Amino acid sequence: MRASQLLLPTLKEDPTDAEVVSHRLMVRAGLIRKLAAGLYTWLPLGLRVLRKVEAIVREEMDRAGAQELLMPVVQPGDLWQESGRWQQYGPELLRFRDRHEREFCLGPTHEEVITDLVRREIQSYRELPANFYQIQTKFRDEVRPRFGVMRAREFVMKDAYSFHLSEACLDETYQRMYQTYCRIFDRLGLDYRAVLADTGAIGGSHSHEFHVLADSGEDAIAFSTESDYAANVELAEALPERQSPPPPAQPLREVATPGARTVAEVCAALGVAASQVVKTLIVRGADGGLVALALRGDHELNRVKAEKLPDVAAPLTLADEAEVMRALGCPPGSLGPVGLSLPLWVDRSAAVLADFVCGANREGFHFTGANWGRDCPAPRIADLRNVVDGDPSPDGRGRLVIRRGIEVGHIFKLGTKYSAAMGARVLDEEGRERTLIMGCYGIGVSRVVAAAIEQNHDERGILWPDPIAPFRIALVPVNAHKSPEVRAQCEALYGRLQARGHEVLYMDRERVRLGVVLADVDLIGIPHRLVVSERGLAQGTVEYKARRDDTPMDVPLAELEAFLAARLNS
RNA sequence: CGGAGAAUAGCUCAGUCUGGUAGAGCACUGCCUUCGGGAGGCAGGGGUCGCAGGUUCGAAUCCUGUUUCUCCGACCA
Repeated sequence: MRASQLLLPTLKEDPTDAEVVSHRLMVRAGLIRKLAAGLYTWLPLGLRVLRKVEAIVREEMDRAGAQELLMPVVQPGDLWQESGRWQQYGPELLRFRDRHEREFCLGPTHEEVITDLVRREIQSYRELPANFYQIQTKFRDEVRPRFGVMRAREFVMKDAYSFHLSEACLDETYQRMYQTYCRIFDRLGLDYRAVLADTGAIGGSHSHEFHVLADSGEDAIAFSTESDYAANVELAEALPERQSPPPPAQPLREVATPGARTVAEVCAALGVAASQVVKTLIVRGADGGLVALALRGDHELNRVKAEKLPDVAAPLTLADEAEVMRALGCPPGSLGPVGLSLPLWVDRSAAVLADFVCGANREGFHFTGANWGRDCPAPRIADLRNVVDGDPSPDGRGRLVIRRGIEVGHIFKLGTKYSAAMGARVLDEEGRERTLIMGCYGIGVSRVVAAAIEQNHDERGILWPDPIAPFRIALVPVNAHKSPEVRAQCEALYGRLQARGHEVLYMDRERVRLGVVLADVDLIGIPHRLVVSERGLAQGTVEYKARRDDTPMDVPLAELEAFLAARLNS
């Protein structure tokens, strides 16, 4: 491609509305432009990257035996009524009516449509298992789209749905998809982790998320230093440092802590570490009353875990100050387990503390030297908190490291949620009607592009992994307008490289200064760069530099093609 | 959904407090000089100051409404 024929509107300055690196660089490098909140146009250069990601995903899905099809973006409301999601799905589902006043929505996902197709077209177990996928535009009317295409309303997704007669068969496909996803993210050249995930409202036994590791990621994932254990922080089991508390060594003492409400303030007032404090949170109970949850002062409550407790109301709701005052006669900030008149759950790590600090259930007072069993009843223990860096790994091997990740893939077993609701059945070998068992597998294709940049950039711009770079080679002439020889050599080289199948971006724009060209090449992140100058040609060389290299090297023109072949295949 | 902020040229912004008829840098067009890391000069083109209403002799500026965009929060005892 000749740069003179490419729309490549690079920007010197960061756009004001872009916060994260990938968003800034995608706009600056001329990959995308915003049309409205969460809606983006992919410019030619960006589209090339998107298509490369798609191609890799498509190849690996095909290799895994999945069949590609393409479903409509606009879906009839009737189908969603059938599955029950017309009611369940909130305002994220964009709904509208056609000219006949029939209800439709823009597809945020395609379980209904694929299930409808399969129930019509597949009647026999002989056609199973089947795995269908598409690479297509999805629309979710996010409350707060942000970070460019990372969290857009309209985005490109690869979604696949598999159909089975037995759980064992689903397991097999699930495993194959797991392997396929690993191959895909390996080929994309990304540093990622597959982590155990919460199945959430969708249910099912098994779920894995694939995360690209990046500090700017929205999700926290935990993995072991010693084993292959990896899980979403929300799901990872938090283990205590010891099995039981040491024996009490201090007497219970009530101390005045005027004005100290937060853990930090109490610690400052009493000169203790947050890990020696027990904080008490009050949440709504399942029976309409209140329930107390006690955690170590330096730990965070895990919403998902708390909601699973039988007497806690879901969704988890913290009691407001007025409710706490009414029930306990004491405001939040001075609460504690000693003499507490509410049902209490204690986190495992808080339950193994001795001589701890806690609120005295009297405004402005705390206890020191509190001990379970002696000063308050022996605790009802539960896993209530998020894991933190350095926690023991739940599988008993190593310790947990917490890293940020960007969720780019998710596979899970759906079971019969949609097939049962929508009557997707086939006849088995004995001629009995059986409800299909489903799995589903997604990859956020457009998000992969942003995630790749989050993980691969420097102060000058993008550092594309070779497999998804919009072009592999940038060909840069120096002063072509003054040097017929430079121009002629570049034209010839461009032709030869193209003929060999290299994807070359030939920076042939007239009257653009070298500094500007090189800055653009760095910004858009082309992995390999060739600079052709009169000076080099006089010695019969061309300058080569990889985007990640610090210094260029001179390569004899005669050896250039062999050099590139070796370089690009490594 | 709650809170905060912003909207002026293609981009980044100044001008708004204190009302007087619109600016800079970059980008763009032409010419000249320069030419291996975002050059310089001269001359240009480009904005109903988000939209609607109000106050005023006069509104980018003051008031009201509205739309759009952005950020923060929804883990606090």
